[in-house]
Amino acid sequence: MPELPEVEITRLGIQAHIEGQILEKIVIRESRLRWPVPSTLKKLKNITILKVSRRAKYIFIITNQGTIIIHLGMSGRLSILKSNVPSKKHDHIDFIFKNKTVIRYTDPRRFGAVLWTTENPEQHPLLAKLGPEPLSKKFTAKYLYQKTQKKLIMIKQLIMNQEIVVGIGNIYANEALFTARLSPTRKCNSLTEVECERLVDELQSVLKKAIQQGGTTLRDFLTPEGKLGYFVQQLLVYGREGEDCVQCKNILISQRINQRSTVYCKTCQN
DNA sequence: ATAATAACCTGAGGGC
DNA sequence: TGCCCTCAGGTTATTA
Repeated sequence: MPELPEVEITRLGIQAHIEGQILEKIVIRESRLRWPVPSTLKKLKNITILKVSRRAKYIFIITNQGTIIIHLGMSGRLSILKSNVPSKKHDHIDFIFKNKTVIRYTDPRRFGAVLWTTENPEQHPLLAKLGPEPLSKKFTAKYLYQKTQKKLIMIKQLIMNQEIVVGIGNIYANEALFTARLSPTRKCNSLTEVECERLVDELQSVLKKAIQQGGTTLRDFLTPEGKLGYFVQQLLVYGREGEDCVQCKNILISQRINQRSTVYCKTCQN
């Protein structure tokens, strides 16, 4: 599961294969995802893919008849198959194209979603309240500072809140807080504008780097090409509990914040 | 309104 | 080998 970079990589990966192509049919083997997969999808035949875009961690497959909205949840993935590869466990949905390309949706935990709308997908109830894109010019230090001033929660929780800013999940929240030298436990309303600026800069930097490198890869992440995406992005804190801080060599500590494991350096992050 | 907790799922890994 | 526990990239629904 993907955080914003992995979703963006996925979007880019399928875009080249399906834009302008004709989607012959959709085969649904398991419709019990986060929400039931709409049965409308089964009735669609020979529709044209106009564009593949993204908002937050949602992928939009925009067609001439409406938009397919895909969220990968924690364990979802899309792969591109060139022919009729037999389906395995957890291969829930196949998007079958006239040119024999198949986009396959796989999701062991079924926290993901595949939806359909004929309206503007950004107006969909699930997406309507999303915050700004982190790499857009709307996400500024001033904006973040203004949001922090009203909140009593810890800063890590704030930046993972998709209504404040989208796309940041547990890995990149940990990483950006480290490089911004901010403790994840800091109360939002204690942050200065300068600190918010550091955080915005570091969030943008880590996301951009991850997109460039093809996304941080976890053990079950496949690229849309169907290949293992082993770009081992250098994670500085996430998953390094008990190891040495790369900066000061003290031991990185772990603490649960908002039910999510949080790793940081007590010396470098204040 | 805000914040903490539960819930939705499967699979992997560790301890016994 | 198996059972029980904890943990995993996310987000919504419920409770306080």
